[in-house]
Amino acid sequence: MAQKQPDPYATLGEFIKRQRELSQLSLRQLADICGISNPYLSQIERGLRTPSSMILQSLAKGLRISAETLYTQAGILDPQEAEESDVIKAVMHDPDLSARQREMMIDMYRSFRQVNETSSTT
Amino acid sequence: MAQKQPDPYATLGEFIKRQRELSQLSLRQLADICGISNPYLSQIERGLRTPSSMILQSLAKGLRISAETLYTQAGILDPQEAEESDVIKAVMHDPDLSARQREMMIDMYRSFRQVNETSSTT
DNA sequence: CCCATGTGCTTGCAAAAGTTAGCGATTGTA
DNA sequence: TACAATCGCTAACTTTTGCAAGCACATGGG
Repeated sequence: MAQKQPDPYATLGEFIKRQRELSQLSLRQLADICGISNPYLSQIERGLRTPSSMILQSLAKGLRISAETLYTQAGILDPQEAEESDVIKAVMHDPDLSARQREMMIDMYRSFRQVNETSSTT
Repeated sequence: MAQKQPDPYATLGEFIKRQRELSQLSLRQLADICGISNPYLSQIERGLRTPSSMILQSLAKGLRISAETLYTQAGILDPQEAEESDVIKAVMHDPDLSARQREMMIDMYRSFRQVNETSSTT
């Protein structure tokens, strides 16, 4: 599997800048589109500021990028989560379960999986 | 007042509070787990403050909730996105395409779909 | 009774986010 | 040459985030 390859754009700022340049937008242009000030965008790209959720959201829109991708790049969303099983994801996404209930269901699911694996390989 | 209320927890704060109570955690307990101050958590739950990405992230961890879910509840992540086709999602998630390229691919994909639909229904 | 402990909330305050005004450098054009 | 426009960046400012200290109320022992 992929063992942490050195991303060409290591930081969120570099990633945004790269995306902006791919879109052939100037700093001011993108800032205008996103409704933020150009110096602030400049600071974000250079890693001097950590944009809030709302700002990240509008940046994602302006760059036509999935907000999820941007969050993952920002290290805010866990990239591994995307590789979890569907069951676990579904459980994790269910807002009507308590943390404890989710934990139990996932524990059970995992132990089932383990049992199946060990018994099927014999 | 609230005109449209799709679910019992309309706001992010209410949602977090509800989750906390489902987990049988006091305000201080959850605050400690998440590494934030209890007054601040109180203010978040009452909708007086908009937590940053990092705070939201630690709240998700503390509540054993997918960060994505929290972001969606906060109205920061677009819930429709989850219902997009896999192709569109894949395109949207590709960090090596420019905004323009993504747009073109999606446009093309959509027009293909439309053509297929109208031709297959005859 | 008093004291301790747990609950959530209010109050300033330091630090960070985000803005407006303006700088120097570059480019094109008259 | 000069002027205008655009580029990204700096500086100073306002607004918001997030925290430490402490308040008021409730419960439960001694």
